[in-house]
Parts: sequence; structure tokens; C-alpha cells
Amino acid sequence: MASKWSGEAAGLQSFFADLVRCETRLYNALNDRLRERHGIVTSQFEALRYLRDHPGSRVADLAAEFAIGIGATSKGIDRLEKHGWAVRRPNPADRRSSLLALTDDGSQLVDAAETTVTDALAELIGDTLDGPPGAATRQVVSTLRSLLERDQVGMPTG
Amino acid sequence: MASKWSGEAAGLQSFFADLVRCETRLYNALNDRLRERHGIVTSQFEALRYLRDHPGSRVADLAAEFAIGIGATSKGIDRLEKHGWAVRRPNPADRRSSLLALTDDGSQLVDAAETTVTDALAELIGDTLDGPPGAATRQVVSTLRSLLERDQVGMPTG
DNA sequence: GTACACTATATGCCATGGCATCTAAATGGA
DNA sequence: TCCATTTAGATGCCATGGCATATAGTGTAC
Repeated sequence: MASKWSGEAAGLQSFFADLVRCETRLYNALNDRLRERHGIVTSQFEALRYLRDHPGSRVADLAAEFAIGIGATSKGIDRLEKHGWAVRRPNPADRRSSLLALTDDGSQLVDAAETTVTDALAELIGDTLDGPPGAATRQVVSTLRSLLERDQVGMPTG
Repeated sequence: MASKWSGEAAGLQSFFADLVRCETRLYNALNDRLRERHGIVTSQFEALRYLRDHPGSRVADLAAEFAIGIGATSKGIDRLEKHGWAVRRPNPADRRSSLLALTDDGSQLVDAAETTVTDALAELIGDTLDGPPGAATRQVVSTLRSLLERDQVGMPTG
């Protein structure tokens, strides 16, 4: 039955609110540092890192990974290409799509930016995520992500 | 020292990535349900709930709560006012600002929407957040939020 | 091989948030 | 009291993402 007991309901609402607030503030904080030191923002760092770790991906792969629309992903790749950090190569197996890859500049950028991110996260959340409760939290959030992805929860339309 | 050992660095990066992916998908999923059933999106639900629970707040209070800019907050209130869900009342103590409150329509809307959110969260994350690891996770995320707020991490400029 | 349906993604319009700027009002001296 | 400074928030311009649509290429049935 829906809304069975309100104690649990309030708990889940609080958890969701805390989650969103953490994400917003951490994302903003990383944005500030990445913009200042590398001229990119967090979403671009994540895309560059994904391309580094999954060369030959297509636009739809990035869209699925980040749960954003295909159109937005295409435009994001446009911007990375304009800056000379990524390229679209023809896909011999399907000429409707392209295979994405980093340029050398893009590779160097993502490696440098990764150090910034690593340091920022160590400073911002390292202590809190230490220890057994931290380990449990990492595990639970990882599991939750897997479940949401398995069920295709929250995938935009286009 | 920065980037001491890469195991922990990779762990924090994974955790952050998982956190952002969970937030994105849950936010999107709530958007879908709230838009369909109540004609609002998650950010509006959260603003309405905040106003219900903190009547007489000012624009800056909402901006601090949600870690978004003052300008964006002001525009968000404009939209809530246009829909007749919130009002700006003159602040007798400081005529530069207004005191915000829900209308009756706004109150009814937020109560109805809260049921939708409660049910959606129970369905989407209830099982995963159950049990001792779930309890540890709620605690850690709550603590992390408090620390980020205490240190004013990730507050936009304007 | 041709027509039809389907898929991948590029593009256009709109909504929202960031940041800079503007204005009104409060505050703090001289 | 009066002016300079600060503060609260409103507004304008820009960037980004969602969604709808357009376009090109693929696969299938015949």
C-alpha cells in the first residue's frame, strides 16, 4: 500500500534531500576548481574521462551513462570538438553514428583535471567517507546506482 | 599531501560518480511523476515544501538552502507566484526584501505532491535504503550535507 | 531491389540556472 | 542630517539540457 507509515516516508524524503544537496554543492565546488585551473566544468570532465576510459563510444553510450538526452550529448560533443579535445571518427559499421575519441590535448587535459578532482574530493569528502560507515555508504550508493540503471530509471526522452 | 595513494583517489571518484548518477536518475524520475500528476517539477516541489515548513522565509533563505543563486531563486518565486502557489508579502522589518508564504492552493498542491514523492521514493530506493547499511548511508549522507553547509561549500555567486 | 519501418544523431525552440548589473533600502559615520 | 557603503533582490544576457522534429542510414519483407 502507498505511504504505509509516515516515519519511513519522512526518512526517505530526508535522505533524498540530503543526497541532492550534497550532489549540488560538490558539483558546484568541482565546477569552480575545474573552471579556474583547466577551463572546463564537471560535466565536461566526466565526459572526457568517459571517452578516455571507453574510446570508440558512440553518442548514445554517453547519453546512457550520464542519463541525459541524446540531443544534449550531441551538443556537448560539439563543444568538446570545437575546443579540440575530442573527435568524431566515421563508424565503418554504421554511417549514421560516429566513434568518439579524445585528441592528445584532450587526453592531457583529462589527466591533469583528474588530479584536481582527486584532490578536491579528498579535501571535501575524504574524512566523511572514511571508516566502516563510509564503506557501507559507498557500497549502498553503488548498488543503488546499479539498480536504477538496470531498471532504466530516469532516462530522458530524447 | 595531494593525491597520496591512488586507490583511495579512485574510490572517491567512483563514489562521486555514483552519487551524481543516482541523483540525476532519481531527480528525473520524480520530475516525470510530479509533472504528470501535479504539473510541477522536483525543484518546485522542494521549494513549495520548504515554504510550507518555513513560512516567512526570504529569497536568500531559499537560495542558501538549495545552494542556487539569488537571481535564479527570485525567478523561481516569480513562477510560483504566477501559478498562484506562493506570495511575496511586504517585510515590515526590511523593505528591500519580502516574506514568502504559500497560498491555500500552494499548500494543497504540496501536500498532494508529497504523497507522490513518498510513494515514488519508496518504490525506487526503499529496499536499498533498508537495513543497517541503509541506516549507515543515511547517517553519512546527512553528516556530509551538514559539513558542506557548515563550510559553505559550492554556494553560487549570485 | 524497392518500399517501409526503424535507428542514430543532429538541430531548433524553450525553460532554467549562473553571473553581472542595477536599484532600492538599510547602515554607519562625520 | 547627509553621504558613502553595504545589502536584498530583481533583471538581462548567456550557456546548458529537455523535448520535438528533421535527416540520413540501416534492416526487412516482398
